[in-house]
Amino acid sequence: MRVTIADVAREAGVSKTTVSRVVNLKGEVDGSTAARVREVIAQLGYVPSSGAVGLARGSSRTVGMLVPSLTWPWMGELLQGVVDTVEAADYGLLLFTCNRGADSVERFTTQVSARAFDGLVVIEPENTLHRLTALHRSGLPIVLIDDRGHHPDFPSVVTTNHEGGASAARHLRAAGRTRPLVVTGPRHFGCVRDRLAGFRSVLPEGPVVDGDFTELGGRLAVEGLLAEGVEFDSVFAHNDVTAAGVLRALRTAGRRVPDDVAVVGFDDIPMAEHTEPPLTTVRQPTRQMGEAAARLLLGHLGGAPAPRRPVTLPTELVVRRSAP
Amino acid sequence: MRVTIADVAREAGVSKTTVSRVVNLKGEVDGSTAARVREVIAQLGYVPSSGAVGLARGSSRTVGMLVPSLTWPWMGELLQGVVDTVEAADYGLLLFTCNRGADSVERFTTQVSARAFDGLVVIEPENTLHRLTALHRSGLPIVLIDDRGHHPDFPSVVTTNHEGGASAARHLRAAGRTRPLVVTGPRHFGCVRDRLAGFRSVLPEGPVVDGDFTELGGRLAVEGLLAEGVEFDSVFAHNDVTAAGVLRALRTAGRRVPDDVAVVGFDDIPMAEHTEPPLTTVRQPTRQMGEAAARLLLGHLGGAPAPRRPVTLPTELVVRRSAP
DNA sequence: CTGAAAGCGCTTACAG
DNA sequence: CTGAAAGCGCTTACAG
Repeated sequence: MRVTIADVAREAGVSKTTVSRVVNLKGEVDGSTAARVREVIAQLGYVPSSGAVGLARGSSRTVGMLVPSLTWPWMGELLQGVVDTVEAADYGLLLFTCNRGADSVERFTTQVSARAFDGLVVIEPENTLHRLTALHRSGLPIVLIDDRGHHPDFPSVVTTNHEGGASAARHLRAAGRTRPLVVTGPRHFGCVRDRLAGFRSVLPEGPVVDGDFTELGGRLAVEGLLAEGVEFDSVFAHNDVTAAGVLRALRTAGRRVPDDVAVVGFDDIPMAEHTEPPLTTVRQPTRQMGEAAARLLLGHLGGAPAPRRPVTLPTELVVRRSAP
Repeated sequence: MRVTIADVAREAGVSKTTVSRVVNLKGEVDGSTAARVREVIAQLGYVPSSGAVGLARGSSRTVGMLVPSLTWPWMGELLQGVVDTVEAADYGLLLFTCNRGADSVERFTTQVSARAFDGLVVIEPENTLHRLTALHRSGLPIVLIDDRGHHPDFPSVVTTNHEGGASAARHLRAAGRTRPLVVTGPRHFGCVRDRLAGFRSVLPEGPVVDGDFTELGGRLAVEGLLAEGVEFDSVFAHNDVTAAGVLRALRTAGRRVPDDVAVVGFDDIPMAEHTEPPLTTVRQPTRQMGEAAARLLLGHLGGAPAPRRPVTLPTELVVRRSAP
């Protein structure tokens, strides 16, 4: 049978109130009384029921995390950052995904109303910002990890997409490249517009092809341009997966990397080290973004005021052989 | 303010008992009464507090998941399998990691005693089997996803490591390779011993080098053997990350893959498609293993008897260019 | 078919 | 310094 606070109280010859005070270090308790209670607690192996504590206190000491997918290449690092921070603060982490669209968001909203968690870290699933805003207005603390370049009403963590694009361009320009091809991600993502604008601010010339963040997209972009006879001496792909497709298409076409064409990606996912040649890329501080988001949320739950501007973490150019 | 069952009862002019019956579809309730209650529920937006329900019922409708790390390459797929299954059953998923050793396991054990979840899916962190066994004995339903070849007292999900190794060997033999190099993982993992034994049952000859599941390990193994002048016409690496190191070392040494040396990995992580050449590998059904583990646990929570033998999901050889 | 009451395991004014 | 009692929001015998 489960050991309850009543068992401890009886065994120690005190009231439940006193046991509670000892457990929570709240209020004055006589030294010897406290010692006796602690002894009984250890002896019985008493651990307060999180459910009962939550009900009595009106909070669950748990934060929720909502992600569109767990299989995206940078998700593991991000999640690890969140989990580490949350666990260090003795909170639990309730994980939700919404890869089945409206249905799962519905289900999720129910969990919110059920008060299953005190606050939420979210990577925005497409077209959910208005729902999240509604939840936030109704009192749920939310922090957004923004990979799309949105600017919601609630706190968010972003990276320097514009500067990241610019740094890629500066690196290519310094290497003497003048005719870059840009393979973008979906244009309706704010981050894509920022990366492109940053790149263009340094290297305004050269073709642009719309990609879709997939390997195939990168491959088709390069194949198409080569077929048309369009020349370029470098490629800036808006994510690493696309860059992998670019590398493959170039190899198939007999173009040497980096001699004929230098290639730069974005993200620095684990794969980037293992392409041939290894990929020069703009690193997103994914893990740190997760940590920052969790810290922001925990701080807010602890009463700290929410920052009015997005928390911005810098990208970093990682130079490997595809663009030395 | 939060809407409670009392609010609904008052508004509908019935008792809390009746509201509870309507919500949980339990016991007889007059049709028109039920309809009225449902109307009020919808109108007030009532959602039962998960904490209170859990306390009253003695269960949390939440399962825990304990993983050693979230950044391992196949963890995303596995987690997605677990989450999808758990969410579909209307359970919550509480995520724990234990990358800080004993401390985090301690913290985790506390959560168990706090009854924060009803059952546990676990990927075994090193040296924790005895603790898990103790938790299981004390009444916590546990399902192990076993990547190590253990055989615990509680239900587990495994893949066919022996047959996977054998299939790699058959594939190489059919391609006329006779002098394979095997680069293993850590020898104390049961899965490593199984993969090796399976491979050896088909191709008993050739050198074996101990690896450690890292890229560097694979690279060093090949470099060492080439330096010693040991000849081999193929490599079976015990995971894909090691195989990536093998490919790199071979390329550096000027050996062509697959012409001079064919390479087969294990796992089929996302990277395997993107190495040069793309990697032939023994696919672990990671996502399905997650799904199976979650189903097993949910079934057990629902009263189904636990299977006495590990649930075994088959590996599958995925042929790409590194070993056609 | 329906409800009053006890109970789940805690916390927290309030009173002493 | 300590405790009795109410309350958190539910569920579930039990009685009618």
